Amino acid sequence: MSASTKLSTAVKALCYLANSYPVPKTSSQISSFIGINASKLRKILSMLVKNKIVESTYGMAGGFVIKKNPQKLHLQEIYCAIEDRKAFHLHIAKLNDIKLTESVKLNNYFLELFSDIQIEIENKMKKISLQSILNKLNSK
Amino acid sequence: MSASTKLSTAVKALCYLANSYPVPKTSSQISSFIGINASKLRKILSMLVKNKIVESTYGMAGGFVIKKNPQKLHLQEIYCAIEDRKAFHLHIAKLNDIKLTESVKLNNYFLELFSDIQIEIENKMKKISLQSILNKLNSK
DNA sequence: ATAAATTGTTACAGTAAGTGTAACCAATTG
DNA sequence: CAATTGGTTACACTTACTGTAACAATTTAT
Repeated sequence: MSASTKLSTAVKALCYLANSYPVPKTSSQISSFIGINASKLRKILSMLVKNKIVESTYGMAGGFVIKKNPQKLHLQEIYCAIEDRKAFHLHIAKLNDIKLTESVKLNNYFLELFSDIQIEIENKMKKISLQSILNKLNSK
Repeated sequence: MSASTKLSTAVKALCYLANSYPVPKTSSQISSFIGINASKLRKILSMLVKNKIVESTYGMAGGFVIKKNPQKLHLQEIYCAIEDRKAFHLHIAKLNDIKLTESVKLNNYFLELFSDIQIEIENKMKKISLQSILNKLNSK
């Protein structure tokens, strides 16, 4: 599952949870709404739980409840919660031969460039709150 | 091969060709410098040929020569030449059920967002010329 | 207590995608 | 015609992804 797919899935789940707040929803309910396997969704939700964005309760009448205020919750926080690897995985070719110093310099150049791009992407995501997404959904 | 790996490989090849201009270099020479398979490199170079960034000549004493002035050649142009798919492949989950209108709206939302991000990345790449990269390599 | 419901995690078979290499075709030159 | 080189295709190998199920952990209802 790509980083962007995971992010959109997480946001869909959070929107669903925000609209049904404070009633807990099970992974089955959320997954059938989104159209994704319940087990897979639980993996994503468990990471949101670890980062205290949602809360989970076991047993009957259990499920997931959104914990963080949608106005204070931003895309970048959601993204970081579900993704260990950095941003959108920009890779450069690994070197076969260390002696190729010019190639090494170019590798470093691209590492810096892609790092800059990742920072810009994250900055963009920091400016988008879950609440603003909810508003757009309801307005249209 | 990821988009970013392809881009860095193409730039490495172009730097090599720029430094040896106007002497043609074979795919073997370039690939051994970069540390990549010659056949794979030819695939990338052939796309640069189609986009008239480099020129190729067959037969003995043939090879590749950079055609476009490094000062007028930008990363975005190189990127578009070697990649059909748009930018850095930001995907969102496909929907299983068309009835889920809220999910549809969210999908559209992310399509727009990722499209914005892609445009920003391309704008950033437009500002970087091959010549500026060559200068950085020689200065350090 | 026992059973049922639910989250959290692991396992696994099946599939898809990526990799590296070789082989072949096309074009040019001597 | 033979040698060289770019351009393309094919293929086996590996790796990664996918979807599903299964199981353990935890809570609640009866």
